[in-house]
Parts: sequence; structure tokens; C-alpha cells
Amino acid sequence: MPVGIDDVARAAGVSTATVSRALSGRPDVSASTRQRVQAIAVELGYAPTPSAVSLASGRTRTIALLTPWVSRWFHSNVIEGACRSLRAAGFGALLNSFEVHEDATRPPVNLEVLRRRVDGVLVAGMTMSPAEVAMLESLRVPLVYVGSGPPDQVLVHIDDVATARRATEHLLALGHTRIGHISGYPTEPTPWASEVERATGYAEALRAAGLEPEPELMAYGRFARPGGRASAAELLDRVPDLTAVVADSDEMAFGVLDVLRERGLRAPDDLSVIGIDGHPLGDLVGLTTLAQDAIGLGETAARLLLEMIGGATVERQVVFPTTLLARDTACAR
Amino acid sequence: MPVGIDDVARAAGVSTATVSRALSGRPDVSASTRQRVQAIAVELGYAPTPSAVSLASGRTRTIALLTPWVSRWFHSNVIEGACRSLRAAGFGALLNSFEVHEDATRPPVNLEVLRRRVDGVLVAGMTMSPAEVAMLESLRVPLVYVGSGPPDQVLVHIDDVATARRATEHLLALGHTRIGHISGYPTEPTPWASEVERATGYAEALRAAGLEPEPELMAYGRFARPGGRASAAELLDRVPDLTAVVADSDEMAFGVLDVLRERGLRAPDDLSVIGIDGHPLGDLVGLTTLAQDAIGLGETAARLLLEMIGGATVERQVVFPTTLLARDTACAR
DNA sequence: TTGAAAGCGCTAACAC
DNA sequence: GTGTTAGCGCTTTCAA
Repeated sequence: MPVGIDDVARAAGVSTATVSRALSGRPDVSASTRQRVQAIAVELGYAPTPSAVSLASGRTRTIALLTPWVSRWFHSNVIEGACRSLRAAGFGALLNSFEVHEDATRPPVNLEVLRRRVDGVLVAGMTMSPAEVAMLESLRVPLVYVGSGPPDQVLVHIDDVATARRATEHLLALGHTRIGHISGYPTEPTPWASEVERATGYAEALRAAGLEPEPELMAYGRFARPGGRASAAELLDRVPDLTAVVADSDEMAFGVLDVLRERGLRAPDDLSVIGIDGHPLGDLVGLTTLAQDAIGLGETAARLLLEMIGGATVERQVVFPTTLLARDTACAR
Repeated sequence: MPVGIDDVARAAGVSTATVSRALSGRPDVSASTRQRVQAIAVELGYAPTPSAVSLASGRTRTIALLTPWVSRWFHSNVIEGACRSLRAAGFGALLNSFEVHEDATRPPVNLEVLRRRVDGVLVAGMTMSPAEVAMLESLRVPLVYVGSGPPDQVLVHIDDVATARRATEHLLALGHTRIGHISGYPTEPTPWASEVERATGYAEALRAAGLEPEPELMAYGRFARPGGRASAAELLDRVPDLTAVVADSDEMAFGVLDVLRERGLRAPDDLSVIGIDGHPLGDLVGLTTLAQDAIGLGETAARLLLEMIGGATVERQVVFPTTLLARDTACAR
């Protein structure tokens, strides 16, 4: 029942080798033969068996999408964007998501499952340990990182240092001087993790304004709303004269607003809040934020990956701009 | 460099067949041989080549995830849940998302790309045309639908009729009599589409209260916020005595709130609003809604699919409950 | 430009 | 319980 390459070959009166060449668009086939073979393939409803193609050619027309979550705003949008590019190229995406514990430790990801299974890997919003990076590289397939990644790798991202600096400067310009920072994970040792870079940007802005970043102004919200809430509560309790806060993600900023509501406080009157992301629902609460184009990041990253798979050399870093959406949650002191 | 099955066979002093049997856990191998082979496989870092396994066995240990979007709340959570089950079973997910046009017409999905590529298919929050359903069935692999699907298929979902009825009843109980309904796509002909069922539930509730559902009370928001906004504007303009509205999704309800804000109106004072979904950010605006467990739906659906792939027969329908989250956007007339 | 034939790395009858 | 062997359905040299 399933029609194979030799059914096509027989019907076309050529060898299977010629069918293979004709259908995969290789140059050394006469135009007339190619047309005939293509017509017959369509007529017979022939489609190559992926595993046979992979086994024989070593190519899979599939890439791996590595991500810690799929339902968070950043990640789902990066995936959405990546799918767009992949679809256009007829590539599939093998979704690999990982259990992330509250303390940021994931079970060391077993990337062996990817070996010989994909033509490339897209790492989305995930800080890999050096061991994992090494493992990935041993796959010997093109690699693209989205959001953050080792500096010597192909990376599509925003400028995290500049973005956090800008967020902080926005608050400084409004006259705030006691500004908290809600970061990701407290123990993240990877220097290129976005939270580490954002902390740098925050500190740079403060210093440029003649202020010293103090440990008591730092809290860690693990990029999610509950963490944002806990961090805000912590900062509010610890720093009585706190007037503003920079959250490394909008979801954490929502958590900050939760605490304010619970305590009968209001943004921006009692606390100015600025987030990073441009979550589409931020406007529901008038969240001031620095917006990034996560879909665009994913789309671009997948496109680069496909080019690399095609043998091209691509620019090492693509930096996306960030847009200030000045809304209601930040105001002058 | 890549270690193959015969490297293991040689090192263990057995045949490749035995290695295959030992490693894939088949019964007819002596315990001692199995242990030895396993130890050597680990030592050598052997992992079977997926395409070779698939080609020889016909199994892929991969399922297809069909979804129109990945960044929408419902879909990303279903996917997240499905990934959890799949990960536990060592299965991969091939993500297939589709371009959906504003008018709900998608390019007829070419599911040929799935043939021989997956062991099963999970259809998430996507109304398939009869032709697509037929195509899917011709794949001859287990199929599970999440959200909505043909009644004779395995389906994991909420009771859409009952949920919409309950939402409408909630408003009726508050004294509302002019209640609008913001549905999905205006031209959806598939009887089992959630929006069709929800429209039924809405109508049932009205009739039970002695009211007649009127066409002028219906609008179509395509399940997204912009559509919800347009629908609300339309209803508000068309029905001067409108006092409440049921939105088929929380994202559309957010759009309704947008319009109210733009017009200087407020919920629930000027219009009571109730959504369906339980979007985690609904509480930011106090959205009253009927919540469903999208992650649970995905997790369960994937689990069922895996069981079916394993040869088991599973219950045809799994119906998840829905929870009323009575918050601020709905009040007595 | 085309064909013949040797694999790609594994599984599954079948035989022992 | 284990080995032998014939494929699985393609791609890709190599010859012609």
C-alpha cells in the first residue's frame, strides 16, 4: 500500500537513483526526466520515508528546540517564531522541555537523546551549564542560542546589560534613588545568564548616578510571578525607603503588583515598578516595561540555524532592540 | 567514532541480535547476558540511531503535536502538560503548528509530513475539517484530541456546553437578562467545535430562564483579544440595553475590558463580564471566569496516547471539571 | 545523464 | 537463550 521509491522508478521507467536525484533537486538530472519523475511521484502520492532518508543521508530535516518551559511568555513566543521559520523551510521541531526545580537546578539534561536525531539545536531562554554546552557541541550540529548563551556561540538576543541599565535610568530620571532589583536565580554562576547581565546593567546605571548598588536592594524572583511577589515583599520589608523597583521580567513585575494590592499600596504612588519583556497583558495593569520581540527572536534564530545547516556561515550575534513602554506603574518621586 | 550495536556485540562477545534484545528489554535473554550487555553499552556510551531503529522496527518513539498556535494560553499549557507525560516516557514531540488566518481558514494542513514519522498524534485545541480528520486517520496511528474533536474519537476536554451554560447562568442569577455572547469564528461549521458547543450552552441557559437567544446578542472574537475588543464594541453599539457578556475565552474577555476602558465604562458597573479559561493573569483585572486545567488536559491526553501506542484500549472521553472563579467583573444588575 | 549496487544501523524471523 | 540473515527504504559512490 505505501508507495516507495521503486514504485515511482518503475512507473517512470528509470532507476531509483534517478528518482532520488530528481526529487531531491540535485543538478545532474535532465529537465525532462525530472519533470516526468516529479509528475509521477505526485500522481502516486509518493513521499519518502523520513527514517530511511535519515539513515541513508544522515540528514533529518528536524531541529531540536531546547527550552525549560513552554507556557511562559518568552519561551512560547520564541517557539512560535521558530516554528514559523521552520515551517517555511519544511523542517520539523522536536520539542525538548525540561523539569526545572524551584532552586533552578534541573536534572542535568541528557542530550544524548538528540544524537543523530536532529540537524541542529535551538536553545531557547535556557542557561546551560558548561558541561551541557560541551555535550551540545559534541553533537557536531549547528547550534543557536536565543536569549542568552556563551559569547563565542551564535546568539540571538537583546542587550541585557543595556536594557536593564535603561530600565534603571528611567527610574533614576524620575528622581528615584532607592531602587530595588528583582533578578532571576540567586545562585546563577554563569556569567552570560541574562539575569547576571541585567544585574550588571542595573549596577552600572546606579553607579553612573553616583549611587552604590547595595545587596539589600537585590532580590530573586526566579522569573515567575510568585517569585516576584515574594521578592517584593522581602524588599518592602527590608528597605523602608524603597521607592522603585526594576523587575527582570514582566511576570515578576505582576507579582510585585500583587504585593502592593495585598498591602493596600499602589503603583506608582507608593512604589514605581518597571519590568522587562513587553508581556501583552502588561497594559491591563498599566505596567511600564522594556519590550522585546520574542517572536522575532525565535524566527531569526531558526532562520540562522537553517542557514547554518545549509552550510552557510552566519553572523555570531544578532542583537534585537528593546522599546520602552512608559505606562502607569512608574512615575516621578 | 560513533559506537554502533556491533561494537557492543563484539565487546560483549554476543551477536547484535542479542544486544538488541537485551537493550530493548525483551524477555528472551538470560539475566546475566542482559546485565553484561547493558554494562558494556553504558561503558561504551552506546545509543541506538533513531532512524535505524525506526526504519527497522516501524516505531519512532515520537508523537506529533498539532496546534494552531503555541503562544496562546490554552495551547501552550496543553503542550507543557503533554511534554511532561512524554518526557517521563522517553518520547519526543514533533511540534506542528499552522498558520491560521484571521478568517479561520488555514491552508489545508498537509499531514503527509507525519506519515511514518510519528507513533501517534495529539491534536491540541484545533478544529479539524472532516477531510483533515480522514487524513489523520489514514495515518493509522493512535489519535487523541484535546479541547474538541469528533465524538467517536478519544477526546480529553471540558464539557463545553455545560461550561457555557454555567457561565450564562451565573449572569442570569445576578439578574441580567440582556446577555451577549462572544464566540470564536462566525463560520465554524464543525458541530463539535468548542465555540459551537458553547453557543449551545449559552442558548440553553437563556431558554431555561425563559429568554430567547437573539442573533444581535452574538459576536465573534476569534478567541483573541483584538477580536474580543471588536466584538464588545459591536455589541455595545448594537444592543443599548446590554448589561452582561459571556466571552468564550479569557483573552477575548480582556478585549472586552479594553473597550470599556476606552469608553470610560467599567466592569461590572456598566457591563458584567465573565470569561472561560482561568488565565493566570485574569486576577490582575479581577476577571470572573470558569477555569479549566489546560496543563492537566495535555498531560492526560499524552498519557492516553502513550497507552494507546502501547496497545491499550482507553476510555473514549475524559471530561475535566471547570471551576467558577467569581471575582470582580460580574455583579448583580 | 543514468544505472547498479553497496551500504546507512538496526530489528525480527527463523533456525539452532 | 542465542546466532544468522534478510530486510527496512532510501542515498550515494562508482561505472558506464
